[in-house]
Amino acid sequence: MAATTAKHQTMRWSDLDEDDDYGGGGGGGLSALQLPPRVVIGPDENGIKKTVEYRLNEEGKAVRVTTTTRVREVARTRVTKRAAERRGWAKFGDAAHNDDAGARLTVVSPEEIVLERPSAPGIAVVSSSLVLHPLIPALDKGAALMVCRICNAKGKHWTSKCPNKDFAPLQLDALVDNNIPPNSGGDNGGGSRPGKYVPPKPRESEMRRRNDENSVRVTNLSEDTREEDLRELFGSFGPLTRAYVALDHRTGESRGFGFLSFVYREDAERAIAKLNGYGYDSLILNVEWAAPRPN
DNA sequence: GATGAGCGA
Repeated sequence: MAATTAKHQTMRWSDLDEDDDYGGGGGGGLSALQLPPRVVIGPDENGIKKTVEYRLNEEGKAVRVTTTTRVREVARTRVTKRAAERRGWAKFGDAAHNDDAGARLTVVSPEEIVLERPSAPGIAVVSSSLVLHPLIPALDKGAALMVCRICNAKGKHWTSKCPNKDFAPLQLDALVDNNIPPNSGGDNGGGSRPGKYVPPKPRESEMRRRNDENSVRVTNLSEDTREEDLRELFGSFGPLTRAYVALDHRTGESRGFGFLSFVYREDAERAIAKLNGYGYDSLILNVEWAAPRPN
């Protein structure tokens, strides 16, 4: 706690900084301007700071007010007990090797965050999803209601018909890194114009988007095989956009089969070749190309 | 033995 003594006059903390309001409009003969200025001494090596100032009391008389404050004490009591406790811990990581770093270990994040202003014209927004999609031409009025939630194309197609729907965000990044073009066939007219709104990263629901082209069906799964298990098993062949185990709606139990969608068809082929007939959980897996789901 | 769920007109 700050050790503060104020002589001649009781005062509040808030008074300390109000050096321009002496007298408070009281009707004395003296004015604040005639009072000696406030003098601050210290803080010294012990953190003691003295302030000497002159004020007018209620009767308009000048009084000297001396305030003594232990500055360090104040700073120390600003932290909680637990925080103070943590200061006693042994340093680790970078802080253990660099005394100086201990005080400021905050680092700049390498993550690139694009802030876009939708209304600003001509702003080139660079993001992984945008790079993959060519710009779309100006669109017809009235078509704007149809907005693809994957590539943000307006008036082109619905999300379910998006030519890029099979590329989950993680795979998108992989494609950028590997310089592999996206679904190159046909109408891939999705995309966004620079300066337009760029949708946020797709969520979990979009991560699981199915991809009939590269999907395999796996049957003869044991009851307790979960999607994570399939991911682990099939993921070794290449990136997946979806792992799904069919569940009974009523019991929630596995129906013994599931589906996996690969980013690359070749990976799906290899998975079929390797895992069809593969013993898993004491059962023999059956892995084939999945038929497109009927409407 | 067996072919999936879900965000909009």
